[in-house]
Amino acid sequence: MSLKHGILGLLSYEDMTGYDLSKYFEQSLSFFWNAQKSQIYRDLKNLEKKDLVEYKVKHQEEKPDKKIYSITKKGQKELVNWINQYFKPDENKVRDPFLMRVFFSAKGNTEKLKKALKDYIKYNKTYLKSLEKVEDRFIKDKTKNEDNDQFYWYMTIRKGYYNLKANINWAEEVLEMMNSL
Amino acid sequence: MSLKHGILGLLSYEDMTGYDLSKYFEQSLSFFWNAQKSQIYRDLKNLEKKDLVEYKVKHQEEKPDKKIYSITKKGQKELVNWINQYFKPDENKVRDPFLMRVFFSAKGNTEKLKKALKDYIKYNKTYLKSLEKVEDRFIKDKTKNEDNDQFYWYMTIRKGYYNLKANINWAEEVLEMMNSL
DNA sequence: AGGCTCATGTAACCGGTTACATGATTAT
DNA sequence: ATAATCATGTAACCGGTTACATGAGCCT
Repeated sequence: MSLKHGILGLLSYEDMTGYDLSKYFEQSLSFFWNAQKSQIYRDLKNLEKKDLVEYKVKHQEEKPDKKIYSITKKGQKELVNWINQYFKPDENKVRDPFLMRVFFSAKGNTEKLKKALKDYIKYNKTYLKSLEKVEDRFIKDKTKNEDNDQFYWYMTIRKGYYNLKANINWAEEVLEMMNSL
Repeated sequence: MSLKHGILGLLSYEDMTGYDLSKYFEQSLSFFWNAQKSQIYRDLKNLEKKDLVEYKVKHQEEKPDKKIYSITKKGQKELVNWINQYFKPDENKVRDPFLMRVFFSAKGNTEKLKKALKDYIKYNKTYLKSLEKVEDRFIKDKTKNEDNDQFYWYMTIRKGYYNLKANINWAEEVLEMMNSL
């Protein structure tokens, strides 16, 4: 559902190849969406069939040829349409294997859980640090307003921040409660 | 991956039908896992093929017959094994369509976004209230320790609490920033 | 009369994952 | 030498979603 629209969104900024798209997903969208290359290539084909994107082949010496994709007018309409749907409760479904394991933990190994919680905290703190660096750049940029992409990019970073903090605080609380028994 | 283990986990407490399982998923596990009935029935079949569960048919007068499933010894081993894997970073992948829409919001409708954020806050607050009621029951129960299921059930409720708070705080911050422009 | 609960499922589809494949260039 | 980067993909599989189907009894 959404990966296709993510591709349309990125193409609305800039024409690019499937390969470029996959790097953007990794670098900029990874904390709210992650995408496999193979899926991106497949979806690009599907989007092309529906005339939402088109491409031109660019021949390159000494490198493989590129397919440079761009969004069509139909694609732009579809994108705006999708964005404006915003919040749908039924899309708000969670799937958290770690939490499910914790739920059934009375049957598991306590020491392994403690170790996992420590790893989880470390993992989230590392992530948090990298987010804070990105955040700094945004805070210094005073040009942002709500007609500006930067404003919304910043807001998604803030969400990442709140989520990571929640993860860390929770895991620390669990560890404390386990140790105080 | 995990739904199968969720089924094994629930069956480790009590023998039950696919129908019962689907109610447990809705009522108790829904904030970290959600499952369709059709998938539960399909997975029960797969689990049976692998001898991880087995069932007995119970005939009922004036109601459809039941298949009462129970976990096998092999299934119990598999469950414990799975629980002890705990935290795997590569399972920690997020997919959040709402956040993706916010990311591309410069192309969307500001008023629609504000409305969506308010709906989102309301939705999360409603959820929070129902969690707090469940939480109360747990707090009054002093028998919980780390060998006890209740201890871990309570911990997963705490995670829900932290997540919902994060969602609400974030959305309120975004609304404030949008209004102060 | 219409909808909810109990109880089972099948079929088709969609979206995401994993593994495999190619091949040149550039950096360590 | 070997690993990484650029650039394309295919095939098989797995897991989750949606729609459809049946049928009795109970509640409003």
